[in-house]
Amino acid sequence: MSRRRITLSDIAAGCGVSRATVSLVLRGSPLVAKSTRERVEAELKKQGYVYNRAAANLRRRTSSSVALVINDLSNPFFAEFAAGVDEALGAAGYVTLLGSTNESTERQQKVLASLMEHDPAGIILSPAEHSDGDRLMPVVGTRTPMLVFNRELPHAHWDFLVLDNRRGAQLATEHLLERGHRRIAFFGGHADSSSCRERRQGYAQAMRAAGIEVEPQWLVESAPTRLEAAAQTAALFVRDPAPTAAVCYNDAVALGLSLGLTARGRRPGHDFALTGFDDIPEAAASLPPLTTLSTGPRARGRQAAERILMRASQPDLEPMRMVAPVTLNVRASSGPERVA
Amino acid sequence: MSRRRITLSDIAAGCGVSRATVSLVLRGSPLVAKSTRERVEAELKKQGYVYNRAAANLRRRTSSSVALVINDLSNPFFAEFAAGVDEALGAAGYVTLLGSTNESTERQQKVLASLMEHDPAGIILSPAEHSDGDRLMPVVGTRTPMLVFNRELPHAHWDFLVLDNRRGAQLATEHLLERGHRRIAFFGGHADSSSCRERRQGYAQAMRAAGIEVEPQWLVESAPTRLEAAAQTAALFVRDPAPTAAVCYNDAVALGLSLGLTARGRRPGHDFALTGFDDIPEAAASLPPLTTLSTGPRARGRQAAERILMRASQPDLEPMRMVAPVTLNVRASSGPERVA
DNA sequence: CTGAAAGCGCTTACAG
DNA sequence: CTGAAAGCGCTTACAG
Repeated sequence: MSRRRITLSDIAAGCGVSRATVSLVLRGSPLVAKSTRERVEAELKKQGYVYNRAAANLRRRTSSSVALVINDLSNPFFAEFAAGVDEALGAAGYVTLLGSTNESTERQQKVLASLMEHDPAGIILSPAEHSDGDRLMPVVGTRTPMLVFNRELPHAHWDFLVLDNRRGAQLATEHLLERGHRRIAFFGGHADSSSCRERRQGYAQAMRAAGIEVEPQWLVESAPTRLEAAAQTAALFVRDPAPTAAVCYNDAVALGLSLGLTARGRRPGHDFALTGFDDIPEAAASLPPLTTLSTGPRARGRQAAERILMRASQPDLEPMRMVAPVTLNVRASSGPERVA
Repeated sequence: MSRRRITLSDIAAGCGVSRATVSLVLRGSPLVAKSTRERVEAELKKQGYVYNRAAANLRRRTSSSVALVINDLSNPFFAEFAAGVDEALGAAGYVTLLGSTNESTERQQKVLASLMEHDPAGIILSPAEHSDGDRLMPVVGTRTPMLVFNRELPHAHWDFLVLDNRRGAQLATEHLLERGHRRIAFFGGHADSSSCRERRQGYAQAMRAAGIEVEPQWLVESAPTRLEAAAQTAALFVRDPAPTAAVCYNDAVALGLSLGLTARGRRPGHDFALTGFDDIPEAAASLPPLTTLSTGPRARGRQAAERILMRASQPDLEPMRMVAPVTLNVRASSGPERVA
C-alpha cells in the first residue's frame, strides 16, 4: 500500500493528452471533444485518481472550507447546531474545519489562529464564555467573514445570529399567566450572560404587562446545569408565599428543578408549574414532559452556514444581526389546561 | 476590508531579504542570523502575515488534517468522542475535517469522497448503520489510514476501536446477580447490531456462569431511544413470573424503561433493578440515578486521534483491533446494597 | 478542440 | 548565513 499519489500528469501521460485537457475534463468543460473526454474519464477511473482540491484552491485563489468553532460540543444544543452547519456546508460543496474550545478563551485563540492558516472562506464562531471581540480581531483579521452565534460579544463587528431569547421567555411567562399563576419565578442561569439577561427581560415584560410586580426572591441564579439547578431548588421556598410556577433559564435547569421539587415532595406539573428553554430531546421524554421553547438548533446551523457562504461570495455585505424565532411547545409540566 | 492576502514575498520585499530566508524564519531554522530573524519577525507582525499551510503542505507533500466522519452528532456519546478527537488532533498541530452522515450510508460515501479531496493524513470513521467495507474501499483507497470506531464493519481491513461491550454487560449482569436477582432481562437494542450482540453475549455468559437459563421472553428488543424503550416496557411483564431486573442496552433505553416502569406504578431501584450503558450526563441526574457503564467517549476520541496520527507517520503498521475498557458505576437504580 | 507556459504560496537542496 | 531556482498539483489565458 501507500504508493505515490496519482496526479493529473499521470492521467495525461496515461492517455496521451496534456494536463490542461485533463483539467478541463475534471471541471466539466464543454470545450473537450466527446471522444477525448471519454478516454480521459476511463483513465481517471482506471488509475483511481483523487482530485487535490488544495492545489486547485491555491491556484484559483479560492477556498472550499469554513471554520466552525464550538464552545461546548458535549451540549446537544451546540452539537445539533454543528450538524446543521456541516449539513449545509456539505450541500454547497464546502468542508467543515472543526475546532472545539471547551469554553476556554485561551484555546479559542489558538484554535482560531490554527484554522486561519487553512484559509477558510469564513468562520462560524459559537464563542467561549467571556470572549471579547478585541482579542478576536487580530487573529481573524478583516479578510475572513465571521458569524458569531448565540452569545453576544463586546466589541464585535461581525454577523450575529441569536435566538429570540426575550420573546421566548415572554411567551413562557404569558403561558403560565394564562394558566392562572401570579407568583412566577425566573429560575436559573447566570445573570451576567447575555442570553440570561434577555430571557429575564422577556419575563419581566410579561409580568409587567400583567400588572404584577416581580419580587427579588423570585429571581434565582444557578449554573445552567441540572445538578446545580436541583441544588438551588430550596431558594424558591425561603419566603412565604412562595412562587407557584417558574420560567426556567433552560431545559437542563428545568429538569434539575423538577428533580429538586420531587425530592421535596412536590409534584411538577401538579403542585408547581414550570417551563424550560431549548427543547432538548429529554424534554419530551421526562416525567412530566416539559413545556419548553423550541429553538431548532439544526436549522440555526444551516442558517449560519448559508449566511457565511453568502458573505464569502459577496465581501461587501454589511454585518447583520439575525434573530431566530422560537416557538412554545406546551406539555404537561406547565400544569393542566385552565377551563375558561 | 478584504485586501489582497499577505504572502512570504510581501514580507521578503518589506525587509529586503529573500523569500527563502523568510521561510526559514517561519520554520524556526537556527541558520538565520539573529538580527535578520528579528527584522523579519517585526515585518511579519507589522503586515499581519498569516501562514498558508495548504501551500506549504503541497510543497512538502504533507498533510495537517484528519477527517472525522460521525454517524450521529446529536448523540452526546459521539459528540463527546468528536470533542476528544479534535482535542488530541489540535494538540498535535492537526486540524479536524468534520463530516456528519446522519446514519445515511449514501451521505457517508459522498462525505468521504469530498473529504478525501482535501488529502487528510488519516480518517476516523464512526460508521453509519449498515456500512460495508467493500463500498468504503474504493473511496478511501489504500494510501490513507483509517480507523473505524464503535461499530464492526463487514469486509473491513482497518484499525478498529471498540468498547468492551461483552465485558461491560457481563459486569452489569454479575452486579445484579450479586444483588440477589435471578430473573434478569436483557432489554433494548437491535439484536442485529454488533454492539447489541456483544452485550447480549456478556449477559448470557454471566447468566450461564450463575447457572441460570435465560428465558426467551427476557430478551426484549427496541430501538435504542428513550421513547421506544418506554413503549416496550410491557413486553417485560407478559408472562409470570416476570423479571425483577434488567440489563439495558444503553442509558437511553434504561431511562426509557425507568419512565415506563414509573408509568406502570413500579418504582425503579425499589421494585425493579436496572442498569444502563454509556454513562451519559443524565444517568447521574436521573431519579433514581442510574447504575451504568462508563465508556469515556472523550478519552476514546483522544485514543483514536493518537492512533491515526501514529499510523499516518508509520504507514507500515498493521491494522489493529483495540478494545477499550468500560467500568461499572454503581448508583441507586440497581437497588439497595445487599446485606451479606 | 488541444497544448505550452506561467503562476498560486510555499520549501528545499544547492551555490556562494 | 543568504539567495536563485526548481517544483508540489493544480488552472488559466493564450496560441494554434
